[in-house]
Amino acid sequence: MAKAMSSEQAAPIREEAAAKKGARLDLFKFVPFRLNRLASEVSNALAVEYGERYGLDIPSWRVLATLGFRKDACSAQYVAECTRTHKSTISRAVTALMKRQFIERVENEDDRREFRLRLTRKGRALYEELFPRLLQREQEILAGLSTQERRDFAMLLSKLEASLGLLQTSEEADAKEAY
Amino acid sequence: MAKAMSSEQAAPIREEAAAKKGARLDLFKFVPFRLNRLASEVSNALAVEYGERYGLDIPSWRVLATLGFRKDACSAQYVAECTRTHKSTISRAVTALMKRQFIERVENEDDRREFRLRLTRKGRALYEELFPRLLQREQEILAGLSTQERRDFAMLLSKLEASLGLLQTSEEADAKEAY
DNA sequence: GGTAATTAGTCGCATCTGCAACTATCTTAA
DNA sequence: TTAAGATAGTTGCAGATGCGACTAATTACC
Repeated sequence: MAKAMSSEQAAPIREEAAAKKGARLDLFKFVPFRLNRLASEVSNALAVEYGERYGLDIPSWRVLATLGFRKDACSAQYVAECTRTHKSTISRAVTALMKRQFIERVENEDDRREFRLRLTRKGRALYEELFPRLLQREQEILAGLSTQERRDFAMLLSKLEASLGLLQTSEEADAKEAY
Repeated sequence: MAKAMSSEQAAPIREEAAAKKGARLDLFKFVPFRLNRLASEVSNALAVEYGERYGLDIPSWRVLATLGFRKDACSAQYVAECTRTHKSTISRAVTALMKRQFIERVENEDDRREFRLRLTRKGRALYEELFPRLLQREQEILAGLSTQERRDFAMLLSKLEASLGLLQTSEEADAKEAY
């Protein structure tokens, strides 16, 4: 916890003022780096489930998760916004999932540019089989935190998401879709 | 905060037990997804600094940050372990940074397989110019959190890192390098 | 002392993904 | 009605990155 302090860091008025002559940046304490590393490690841990077991990549899993969570069909555009994934990436994932018959799509009669996506019976079965495993992995990853700490962590993530404009809850998304 | 509950989730004994028949997984509450999204958003915010301004990518910045933080030269292998980046990625970043004369390398006489990397004068200047900007960006990203919340967040990250075996502090790394 | 196993670093290959251009469709407004 | 602009989705392209094979050098072990 305590770190060997350089004289510049010994008595900073505020963290922000610590960037003095000769100061440095410790990657291990740099939040962006830590987030990146943590996210990629967590992704790798999960990829064992959906990747090795079921041959899915992250974009495919995101499509699956979005369709599995929602009751009604939705557009690829919606999935893209929702998961903050580029529409071309979603497009390719949709193509792959259709090829494997996990999802199907029907033309929207009201707007023939877009398609309504939904899980097939096979896709629903995959989702039902997959998501409990992933929730369990999530629990394993969070195993080092107490119940209260998990709540705190979720709350802090929410705050960061909010200040980065990432806060789109499933309800907001629903509202947007339903208009 | 409150979510439209399906009957299955109305009275779960514990979170872990919530994966019942008909239960679902809300991506927006799924920590791995949130971490991924947050990390990529934060990366994009930082890339404005080192990317657009200085033409660096993440691996290059990691090499720069590692060499800038340490007093003495170190090997590419060390940088790779330290930053948890694949050695081929580091190798390419090193090549690029050498081409632009931000770093230099000398053969290690004791082990002629490896090179000791260090910043050139020009590289040091870049580092000195860059890292305060990045620390400031970090502060902007954390602006939504109070001082106490930032401490809590850092602590929670540490715990997660520890339980994922990511906990390699700069001190440990030093010790390993120095042997 | 010599052979096998290990390690640092490089590179080709395959994959992934963001960007931007493109088609088709819809909307707006003159 | 028609033309201009916006939007859904697809695709070619290029850059980034992980993997694994490879070289060269070192260490371990018999």
